[in-house]
Amino acid sequence: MQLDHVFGALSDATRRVIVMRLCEGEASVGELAKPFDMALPSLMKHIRILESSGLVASEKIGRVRTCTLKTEALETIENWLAAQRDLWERRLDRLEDYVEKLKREDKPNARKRKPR
Amino acid sequence: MQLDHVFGALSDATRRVIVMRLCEGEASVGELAKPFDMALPSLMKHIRILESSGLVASEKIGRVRTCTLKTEALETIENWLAAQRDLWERRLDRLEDYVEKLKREDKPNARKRKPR
DNA sequence: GCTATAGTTAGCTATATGGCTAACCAATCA
DNA sequence: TGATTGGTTAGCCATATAGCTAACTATAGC
Repeated sequence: MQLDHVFGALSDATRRVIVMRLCEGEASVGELAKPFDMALPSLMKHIRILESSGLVASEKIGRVRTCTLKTEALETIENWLAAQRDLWERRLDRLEDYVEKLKREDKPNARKRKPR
Repeated sequence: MQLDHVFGALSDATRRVIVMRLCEGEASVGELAKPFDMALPSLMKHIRILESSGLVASEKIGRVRTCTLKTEALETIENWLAAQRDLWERRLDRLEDYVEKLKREDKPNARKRKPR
């Protein structure tokens, strides 16, 4: 699944900064590199990782490679998160957790079946 | 920042399944392990990673370790995503305004590269 | 045509991740 | 008490990341 790669790509601060920059609009590799005290090849690796995760696309024109953000990838994980939130909120709504806790506090050594 | 670790923790399918499971309520290590064809120690590593990322907390009572989801960690990255979305949408708005302006000014040669 | 600019390729290192087995506690249960 | 259950520790291995330098290619500018 590509969720792996999108989350993986975002697990690095450098790459998150790049993504943030690209939110503002496209940029060349050199431009993206400026904020960092890092050798170009290292930065290029990050860009490749961002590309292979689907978060960034790039096109080389002349000697300049221009990168753009692909917001769909971010939306993919927004959706995943929303799904989880849905699950846990639904659970909280049912309040079963609370009830379980009460039971536990009542008879601390009681072994019991799980909710659901 | 711990964003690194939260995104990192979620970049693995096994750990995402664990998180999904915990959205439904707490669970023991053994319970979490069931869906996987994986040695326990391997699974424990995942749990540790989830813990050190702040996504999961656990407590050992008797010989059973019970894990719970810490939704704040998920909210942290929801927030980060929301911030990025804000940036890029604001930019698209500006772009739209600009295009509108061009139209109003009736510039027939206003060929621009497309947004995105 | 020469030079500076913008990336790229190749190859090295160190650390982290993801998986395994084997052996080892420590609570329960019979 | 002794066996079973539920985790844990300790190592081993393979692969992936994150960084570097050095050297190379290819366009743009003068």
